[in-house]
Amino acid sequence: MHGRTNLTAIRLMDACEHLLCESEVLEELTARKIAVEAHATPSAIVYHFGSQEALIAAVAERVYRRLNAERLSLLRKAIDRRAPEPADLDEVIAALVGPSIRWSLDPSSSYPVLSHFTSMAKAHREGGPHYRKIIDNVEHHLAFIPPLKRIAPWLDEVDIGWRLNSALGIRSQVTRSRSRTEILTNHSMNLDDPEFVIARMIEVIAPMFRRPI
Amino acid sequence: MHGRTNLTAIRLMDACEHLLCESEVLEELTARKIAVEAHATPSAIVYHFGSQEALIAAVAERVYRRLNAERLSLLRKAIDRRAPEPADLDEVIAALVGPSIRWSLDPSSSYPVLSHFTSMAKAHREGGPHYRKIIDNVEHHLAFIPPLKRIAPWLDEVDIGWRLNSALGIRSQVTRSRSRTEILTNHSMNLDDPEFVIARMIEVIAPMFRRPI
DNA sequence: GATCAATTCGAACGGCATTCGAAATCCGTC
DNA sequence: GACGGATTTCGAATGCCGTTCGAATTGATC
Repeated sequence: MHGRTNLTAIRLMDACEHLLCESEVLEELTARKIAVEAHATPSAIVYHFGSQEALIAAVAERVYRRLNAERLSLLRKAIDRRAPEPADLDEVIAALVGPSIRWSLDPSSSYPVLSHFTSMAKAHREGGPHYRKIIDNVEHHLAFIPPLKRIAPWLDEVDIGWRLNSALGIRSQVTRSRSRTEILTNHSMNLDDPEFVIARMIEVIAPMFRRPI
Repeated sequence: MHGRTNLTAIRLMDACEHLLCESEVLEELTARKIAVEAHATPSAIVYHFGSQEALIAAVAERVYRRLNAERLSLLRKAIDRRAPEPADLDEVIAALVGPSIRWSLDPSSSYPVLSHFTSMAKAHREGGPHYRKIIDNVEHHLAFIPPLKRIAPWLDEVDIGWRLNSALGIRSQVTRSRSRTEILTNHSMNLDDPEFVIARMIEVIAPMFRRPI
């Protein structure tokens, strides 16, 4: 009953993820197209998920989990490499922003799902628990606070969180407002090279965590 | 003929701006509601603007102009106050991010228009010149580059633009992802006080422009 | 093979932005 | 003051959307 493990439900999620990646614009995605690609009917969407919106949220959550796992894996590596010393700041920042940057530049990734989802969350019913639950899922971000506190012990946890939040803002700007970034940097940066972009982001984020003079 | 100076066109824009501010969620805004509030019909929208989304774009552009004027006015003040010496870095940053922060926290402002518009631009036809033209309108941002270059002459213009872009990302994060910001800062920051928030933003943005050691 | 729940389907339904041809209004000219 | 062409308004379609709902189908259990 209303299962998410049903074969049809999985086919619907796969079709939705695929179409979400293909479609440049969110309004191209319709329940009927999803149904066709999944060899089902629009009714199946509402039967298995409750609404089209909820289906998209479920797909976004699935993709989100993959991204977060990659982030946390990199964070763990950064910590272990230097343990018991504090981790390297640059490496921690790369773990935080790297996966998003790489995904957003990899055409074969499912990054568009997240991109579309975040913009959708602002346009649709805010009360729905679908959105806030996923968007505000910051547990994986909170995991970055203790290692950063070890690196910059003169900052309290609120300061760390504030800087973490700022770093995420910079990342969003680069992934979401690419054309604006291009113009401001006079088209002189190769924004297609993820490692270069990550290095440039570290260049602006790391100073936030340095000891004030 | 399709005039934007027509009385009905102005009433439509005013109604649209008002409804855009009132409505929590973008999908609450319908052409029929706009028409009723403007004492017109939905057809009037397409007659005067071409489409509902073009109307919203026109409204957003109008609001955007007001915000940009405020930004540039503050920048001018910051420059004049120290001329012929370079402007104060903190003051320039406050000119860049201050107006957005104050507007976003002022319930009587039209900030929701911009908030809704930016999320709408991602969901609708990307080819339409409406959106990119407004979103990528960075002329007012480019005006910040020369003064910042005087403050940090060891950075080239691309570096300045990159940091400018990063600062804008931080600002967007604070204005758009408030709940996430709250969680990461452990609910210990008074995010309702614009001057406090601006000071905190300067705290993380200014170090980007400091001379590396 | 019967029973009952779980699932699928297809035909509605209401709402949406938009189209379009016909009215109505405006306005310079006679 | 009346005319006539352009401008503006209107209201009834049109087509698409997500969703609803009852009936048909399927599948497991006895």
